[in-house]
Amino acid sequence: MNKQTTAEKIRTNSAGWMIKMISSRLDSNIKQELKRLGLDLKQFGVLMALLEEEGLTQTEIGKKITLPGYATTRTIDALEKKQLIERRTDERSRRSYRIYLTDKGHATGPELFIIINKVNKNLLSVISATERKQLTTILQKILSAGFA
Amino acid sequence: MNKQTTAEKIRTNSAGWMIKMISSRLDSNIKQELKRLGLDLKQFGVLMALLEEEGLTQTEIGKKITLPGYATTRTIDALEKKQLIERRTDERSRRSYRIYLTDKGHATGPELFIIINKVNKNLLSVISATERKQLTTILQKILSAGFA
DNA sequence: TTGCAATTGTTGCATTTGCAACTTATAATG
DNA sequence: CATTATAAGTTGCAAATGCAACAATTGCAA
Repeated sequence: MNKQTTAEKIRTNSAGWMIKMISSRLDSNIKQELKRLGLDLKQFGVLMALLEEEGLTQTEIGKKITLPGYATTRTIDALEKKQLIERRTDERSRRSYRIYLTDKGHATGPELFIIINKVNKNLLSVISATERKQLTTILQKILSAGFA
Repeated sequence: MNKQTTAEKIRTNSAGWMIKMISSRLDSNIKQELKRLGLDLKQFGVLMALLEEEGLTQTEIGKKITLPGYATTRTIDALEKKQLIERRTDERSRRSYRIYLTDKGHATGPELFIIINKVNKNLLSVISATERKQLTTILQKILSAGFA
C-alpha cells in the first residue's frame, strides 16, 4: 500500500474524517434553517440548553454546550439584546447570574425543535431503522466514555 | 413528555447533536496535535488532499476538503510561505495553478498519518470491533447518499 | 481573620473569517 | 469573430473569534 492509497483511505474511510464531514454539513444545514430566525449556532445552543433547564449560570450553560466563557458571555449578550433571555441576579452569589428565557424566548422553542428534527430526519433518512439504532448506541457509548 | 424532557432528549440523544459533539472534540484533539507542527486544521486538510493526489488546482483541493475558494487561497498562501507546497503554472490554463508538495511537504506525511491514526484510535477505543465496522458502514452510507 | 487561591464573568486587542467585489482568463453563443 | 457568460483565484473590509489580562467575588487554610 503506497502513500497515495493510505492518504485516500484515511480521508474517505476513517470514522474521524467522516464524522467531521457530516458535522460540517449538519452545521451548514442548521445555519441555513436558523437564518430566518436571525440566530447563529451558538445562540441556538444556548437556547437549547435553557429549554432543557432554566436558571443556569453562564458557566453551567457553557459546560453543557461546550462553549468557552468569553463566547458564552457574548452569546448571552446577543440573546439578551434580542430579548430572548434575561440575566437575573443569583441570591447565593454576587459574581454569577442565573439565566432565564423570556416569554419570547420560550416561544422559539417549538421552532427550534422543528429545525433540529428536520435536520436529524434528513441525516438519518438514508439508513435503516436498525442502523439508526446502532448509530445512536455507538455514539452514546463514545460520548459517555468521555472521549478526551 | 413535557418540553424540558424533549429538549434534553434532543441534546443528548439525537444523532446530529452527538455527531457535532464528537466532531468538536476531534477538532480540538487534532488541533492540539498539530500545534507542535505549527499547522492548523485547514492546512492539515490541504496537505492531506495533496498527499492523496498532487497537481490539483486550488478549486479541486477546496472541493475535496470542503473549503471555500477564499479560504483555499489563504491556506495555500500560508503553506507556500512555509515552503511545504508550491504553486506551479498550469500549461493548459493560465488562470489556474497546479499545487505540489515540496520535499519538506512530503516529509510531513508520516507525521500527519501518525496524528490522524492516534486521534482515530482514541475515538474508537471504547467501542467493539463489530461496532467499529457498523459505524464505518453507516457513516459511509450517509456520506455517499449525498446528505444535503 | 487575614491572606492567598480559585471562580465567575467581562473586555481589549490582534488574528481569523466570510462576504462581496474584483481581475484575469477561458468557454459559449450568436 | 465579437460579445457575453462562466470559471479561477485574489483581496478589501467588516464582523467574528480567541487569547490573555482584568475586576470582582467567594472559598479555603493557616
